[in-house]
Amino acid sequence: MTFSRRTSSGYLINHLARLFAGALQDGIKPLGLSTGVFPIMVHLWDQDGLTQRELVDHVGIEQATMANTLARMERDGLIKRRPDTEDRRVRRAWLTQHGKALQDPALAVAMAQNTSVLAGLSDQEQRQVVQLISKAIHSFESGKSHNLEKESAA
Amino acid sequence: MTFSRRTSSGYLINHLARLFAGALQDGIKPLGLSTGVFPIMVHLWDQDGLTQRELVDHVGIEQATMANTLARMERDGLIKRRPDTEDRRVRRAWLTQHGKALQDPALAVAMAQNTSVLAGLSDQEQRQVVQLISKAIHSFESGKSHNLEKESAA
DNA sequence: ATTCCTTACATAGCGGGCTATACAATATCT
DNA sequence: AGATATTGTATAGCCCGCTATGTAAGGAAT
Repeated sequence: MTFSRRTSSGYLINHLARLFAGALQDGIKPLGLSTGVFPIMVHLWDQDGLTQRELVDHVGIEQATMANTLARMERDGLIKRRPDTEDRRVRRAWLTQHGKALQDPALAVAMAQNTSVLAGLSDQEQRQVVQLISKAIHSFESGKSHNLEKESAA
Repeated sequence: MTFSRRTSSGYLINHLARLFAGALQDGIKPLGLSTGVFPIMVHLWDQDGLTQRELVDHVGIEQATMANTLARMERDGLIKRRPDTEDRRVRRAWLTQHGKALQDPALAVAMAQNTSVLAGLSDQEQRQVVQLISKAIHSFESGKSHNLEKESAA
């Protein structure tokens, strides 16, 4: 049983993910955006004024990572955080005018870079790989959530 | 033109890569290994005493990343670096006894974790997704290498 | 032999992911 | 009301990727 980077699914996925990240970074860096920031912007463009908790739930990174990334985003003038009027623990993230203005160019370049990475695949192959990856993600994550029978025993 | 994390190939690849990394980390952390170290160990198990340059070429990360990772590996007792006898710039990386002993358990657990992430896919689907990802990587990287016509103009 | 280029490695500094932990505000329970 | 649990956010510290830059050794050219 040989373990080769050519056949290891983990190796390959990781490699391709780095290619995607690099391409996205190349595309959006001129706009002052980065790969960690981008998915958060996507959600704020869709709905402004979200809480950190809501962003964590949607984007799927850990809360600590989100806190750091939001701090950089505020430092860089993409968002402004203001406390919630009802719950003083909550700081909602609001896009600045500059942040809003990036939506169209950023989405355009991101989609272009996305397609460029998969350009070597036919349309059908692209649909296939996206579908297979989605399936893998969903089945793995739903399988993991079944293993939460630890807190009942205590 | 909607940009959704559900249909963005970059989003999905990145997500799946993080699932793989998390699973691998869970599996090999008890052995004292980590995701950055693992591919280097794989190559040293195959051929001991490689130079940093050789490892960089094989593993596909940047030289600076390799230098840092090798330093951690030496700190943690996985490898010992000794200068090359002929070229005093070169420091070859040699596995310690402990590093060698990890080969079998580490490879076993890594393969198990790898398959667990894709367990929701049929055997045929798994072969498909691996093949499609390989194709995407190779076509993208060969396409990029054509764009090196900048240094001739200077 | 000196100069210059290239190669091998290290370091600095940052982004972005993680876990673990702290802390304040809110909610809940008695 | 007071004690306790939960929730929202922040911080510390680490791994691991990157670019840019420094440095020492080797090789080439004159």
